[in-house]
Amino acid sequence: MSEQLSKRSENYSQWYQDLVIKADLAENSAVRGCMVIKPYGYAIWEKMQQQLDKMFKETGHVNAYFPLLIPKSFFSKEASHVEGFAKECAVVTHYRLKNDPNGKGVIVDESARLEEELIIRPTSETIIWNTYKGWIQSYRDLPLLINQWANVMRWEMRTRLFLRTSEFLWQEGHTAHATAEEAIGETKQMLDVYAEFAENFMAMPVIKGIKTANERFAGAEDTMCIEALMQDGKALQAGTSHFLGQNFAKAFDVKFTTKEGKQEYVWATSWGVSTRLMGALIMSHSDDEGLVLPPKLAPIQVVIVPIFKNEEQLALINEKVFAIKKDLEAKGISVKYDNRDTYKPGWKFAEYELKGVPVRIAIGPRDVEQGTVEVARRDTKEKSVYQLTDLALKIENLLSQIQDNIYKKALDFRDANTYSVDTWEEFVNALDTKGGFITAHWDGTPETEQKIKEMTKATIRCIPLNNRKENGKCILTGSPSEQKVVFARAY
RNA sequence: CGGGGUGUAGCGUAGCCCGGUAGCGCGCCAGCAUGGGGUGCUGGAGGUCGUCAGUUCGAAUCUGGCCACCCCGACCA
Repeated sequence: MSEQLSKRSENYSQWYQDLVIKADLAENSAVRGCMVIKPYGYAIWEKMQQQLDKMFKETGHVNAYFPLLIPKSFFSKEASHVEGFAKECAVVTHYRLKNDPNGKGVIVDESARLEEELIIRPTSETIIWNTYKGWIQSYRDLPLLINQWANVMRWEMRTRLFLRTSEFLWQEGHTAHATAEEAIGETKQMLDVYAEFAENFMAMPVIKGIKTANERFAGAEDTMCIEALMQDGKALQAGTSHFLGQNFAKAFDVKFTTKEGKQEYVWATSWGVSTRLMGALIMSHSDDEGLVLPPKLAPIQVVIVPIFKNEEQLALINEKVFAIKKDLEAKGISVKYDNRDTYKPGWKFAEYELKGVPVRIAIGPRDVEQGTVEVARRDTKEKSVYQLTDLALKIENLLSQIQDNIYKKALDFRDANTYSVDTWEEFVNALDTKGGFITAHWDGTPETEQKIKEMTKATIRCIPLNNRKENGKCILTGSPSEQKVVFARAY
């Protein structure tokens, strides 16, 4: 194999980068920290988008779009929000360029300085709440359940394709409710939507939980999250759902009249997932041969590769394949027939493995004669010979088996890399030798969490929602604790 | 923003210490053979060596500035 991936064991970061680039998903752009999402990568994102959008609509949400640029003053209205994002904002200061009088291309026209600077959105709470103010007067206007598909920009110091880029694509839901209970219900509902998407579509098991104060979203009362475990033992926050309380309503003065005629601030939520999910998908399932895509998100679910020596053979094979393709497509399976004669079969096999296509069908003269095809699955790399009878049905079942198997594999991996510890020694030992999720008692204070982070680089990923209460002692301070929380080193 | 590293053809790199006509692999183009796991052989095209300056008869190579990217940290979805 000429373009082998660097092995995962050597440097996971490098392996991941190679995989993203070689599988033709994305590349670095000329703009610092930004990425070019290439057609194949974007096709996967589109599959994710479609499914998420469907789930949002099923839960009563609608889409809208708000501006990219946010007046600076909007930002200062919610104190903790501005503090959380101030350090990573791109700022627009001018609105015009001019030719350099010295003939060196174009320069910024200093006379075109904006009176108030504009911030390229790092997230849209402020501009959306400024807008909602005009939309909400009465309890009859509530709830307001809106989602936006957009790009945002955060001037990150260090970037990594898909996992953390300066500009990224995401969806951000922003809802307004009459009561705290309803808003909290929404926060939980959307977390469930994310978890269902991660597990059923991405085949990636996640832990649903609540963030500690240290890890909470800037401006939120509570942040709920789904946390996934990557193959190198590091955790990845895959999605968040925030209960914002009345913080933004108060900051932007969004009040409504209740049935009883009283004026009250509305209750808010926001929730989002991003192209980071692509990173999660890649790092959850891929191997040294390349990407492994779950069938439900694979842009190409089945690739058919003909094996032929001459035009006559190809013509015969074409005829067979067109029928097979039609049957598969009738079942809603996306099929690519790659009958290019400019690449060899072996080359194609390797190429589609790199791209993570779940099922490959190879068909040659021998198969035509015998009424068979060779079917290879990406997840296990098993090859078997199938009779043509009911082929589409068999492939449909196989795809669903692959989906399940990929999930099970990831779940087994997570289970095998989740440790419960009771002492500091065990904790440090587990972190250094094994990685993974580590559950341990914690005294509940931000100071202890911070100290653990400084000492070990491990953070509390979340307090699981389904946690069972058990009394114990904090691994660091020995103070009493009523439950274990999930620690890990994270991306 | 701190520490380290790297910039040579589309990609990956050798050459740099010790200055003297820029090399290799992949990819690309052409031809022939091949075709059930990244084919083989033959021929060919493609480079102001990141950039600016300095030293020198002569700089990819030595010196200095600048720029970009990568890795490790801090920060973060």
